Order: sequence, then C-alpha cells, then structure tokens
Amino acid sequence: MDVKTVCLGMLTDGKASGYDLKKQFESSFGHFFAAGYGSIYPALSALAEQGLVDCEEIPQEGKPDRKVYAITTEGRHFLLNALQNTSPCHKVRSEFLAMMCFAHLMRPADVEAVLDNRLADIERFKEMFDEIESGGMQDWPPGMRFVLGFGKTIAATMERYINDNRYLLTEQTEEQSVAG
Amino acid sequence: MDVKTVCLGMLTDGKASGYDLKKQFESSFGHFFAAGYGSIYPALSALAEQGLVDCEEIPQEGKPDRKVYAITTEGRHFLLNALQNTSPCHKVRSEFLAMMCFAHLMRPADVEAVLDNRLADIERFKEMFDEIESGGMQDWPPGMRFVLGFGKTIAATMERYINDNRYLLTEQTEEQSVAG
DNA sequence: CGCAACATGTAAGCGGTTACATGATTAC
DNA sequence: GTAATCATGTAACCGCTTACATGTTGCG
Repeated sequence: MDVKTVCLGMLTDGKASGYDLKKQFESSFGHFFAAGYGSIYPALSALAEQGLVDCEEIPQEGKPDRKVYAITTEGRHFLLNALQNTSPCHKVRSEFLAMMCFAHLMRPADVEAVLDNRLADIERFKEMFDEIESGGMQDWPPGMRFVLGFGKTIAATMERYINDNRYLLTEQTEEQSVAG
Repeated sequence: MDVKTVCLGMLTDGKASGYDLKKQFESSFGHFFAAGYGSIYPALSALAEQGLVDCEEIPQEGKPDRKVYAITTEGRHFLLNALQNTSPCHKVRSEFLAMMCFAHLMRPADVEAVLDNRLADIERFKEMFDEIESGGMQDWPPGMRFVLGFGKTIAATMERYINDNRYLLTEQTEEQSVAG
C-alpha cells in the first residue's frame, strides 16, 4: 500500500486530478497517510504508464492543462488484488514520544512547551474531523466512517492521556540539575 | 530526532553496544520508533566520527570484537541541544487504515482477516508492555513511564474501537457485489 | 498591492529497509 | 541436529520529502 495504490483507491470514487487528490490527502487521509505533490504527480504518471488509469487532458487558459484521471478495468483488478493483503501495517514514528523518554534531561519549560504543542496539534486534528463530519457523511462508504471514528477516538484518548499524566514529566527531579 | 539522536539518548543510561541498543529498540522503543541494524550500526559509526561517543573495542573469541559506546561531553551537549526542539512530530503511516477506507471493495472474509490480524498485533504489543512492567520500572526515568503508559492506553483504545465498530465494515452492502 | 487558490511538474537528496556476508556458542 | 543468541557490518535500493520552476485569476 504505497501512494500509488491509495491514489488508485481514491479514483474508485470518481475522476480526479492530482490537485484534487492532494486535497483529499490533506483532509481525510492526512492524519494516517500523508502525501505531497512530489509523491502524487509521479504516482499518477506511473499509474497511467501502467495502464491502470486513463488521463484526460483538459486545456485551460493561464493554468497548466488540467489532467483528470479515471481508473481503468485493469486498475480495478490491480487494486482488488492489492486489497487482498490481509496483513497491512500500521506504523508510528514519533519524535514526540522519543523525546519524552528523555524528559529528565530537558528543561521543564521545554517539556511543557512540547506537551502544549502536541495538544495543539491534536486540537487541529479534532477540528479537521468535525469539519469533515459537518460536510455530511451519509454518502460515505462505511470504511471511511470507521476510519474517521478511529482517528477521533485516538485523538481524544491521546489528549486525555497527556492531560492526565503530564504531571509525571513536569514534577522536578534531582536529575534535572545534573543535566548541564 | 533521527536514529542517531535516539541512540545518543539511550547511551545517557550507560555504555552499550549496537547489539544492546537493538534490543532496546525492539522492546521499549519499537512501538513508536523502529530501527534495525542497518540504521543503528552506521548511526554509531557516525556518532563516533563526530566525537559524540567514545568507542571501546573488547576483543572476543569466535565473535566480532564487541564495541561498547559511551556518550562524551560533546555528545551530551549535542543531545541537550536536540532536545530543545519544542515541536517534535508524531507521524502515523497506516496501510491498515488506508485499506479499511476501501473495505467496501474487499471480500468480507478479507476484511475480517485484516481486523483479526490487527487485533493480534495489538495483543502482541500489550504482552510486550506487560513484560516490560514485570521487569520492574522503579528505576526508570519518569518519561519512560509516561511513554509506556501512552502505548498501553492507545493500544487498549484501538482494541476497543475495533471490536466495537467492526460491524460497520462487515455488514454486507450492495456495493460489494459490484466490486469485480 | 499582496496573498491564496488553482495547476503541474522535476531533481536532488535523505533516511531507513532489506538482503547479504560471517561464524562461534549454547540450549533444546 | 537445529535453532536461537551473540556480534558486526556493507551495499543496493526504495520511497518519500524538499526545494525549485512557472504563471493566472480573484479576493480583500
């Protein structure tokens, strides 16, 4: 499941340009599968070259031609095949948690700042989730609702955990004076 | 916060070899910051070249010399400086969630298998956490306890969410018959 | 007047993964 | 006998990130 496959999946919902897909990555997919233009455009080119998508070029004035991609029958087969992997991974790479392991070496003010910044990030996610929900989810496939709920639940849990346990990190210990 | 910096942090707890650090990555750090030998050994070499660690080679018979690394004063300064970044990231890359977005295109049996495999993974994490706790945490820095609790809480929440909401994905919908 | 949105792409680089190479000792 | 543990490393590769390049339209 790389960016290519996810793009292919998104195209099962209808034709779209790279620009359109980027917006979808930013909103609904961003919190668990990020991708920038530098990944998306080459991915779409590769998919087109493999015959997994068709590309319709729509001329525009002043802007580059809008390239609208549509999934092909071969693309659908390829995707269905990719979706038969029953052990997809779920990876976390957290500089935040790594840093917190060494909180006893940090200045207390910096620890507080890190925690506050993380809470602010989580808050932004929650706003994003609310925005998506207010846009109407009736026509969404059940998987999307599952994934959105997953994100909301984890975000709420992280927020609560940080608030309930930050005292562990911010109570002064002797070690901190040795740090320098 | 790359592998190099995390290795440096681990060495504040005492001397260690690359092999030792790998074990620590597998146990306590693995769930939020994975690293293999292919990252760790080059990282230690680079740290030694920069003078951030000292390397003591202990000859052994039959095995390669054991190289034990110790953090230097410069290393400590470098680490303290790195720990002043107050916006460390927390990234998730989940093929699992990406796949679940397209559950309506999958065979129901495959969806079930994916969910069961994820639950099994979570179970393994929980076992790991219990094992760490039973090994005694009294002498652990507070940050480690915070991070361990974080992992346990998120794992429990994920497990509960999947169990409570998998019905969303496994109830048959019309779309599934169109998938081919 | 300046910024955001629209719209597509390339190229260099970076960091991490995977596979390979070697080989003794110990426990089952 | 065979698998796991101890022990270190290299090299190729892969996929994503970042920075760069270009240019119009419309809003405040």
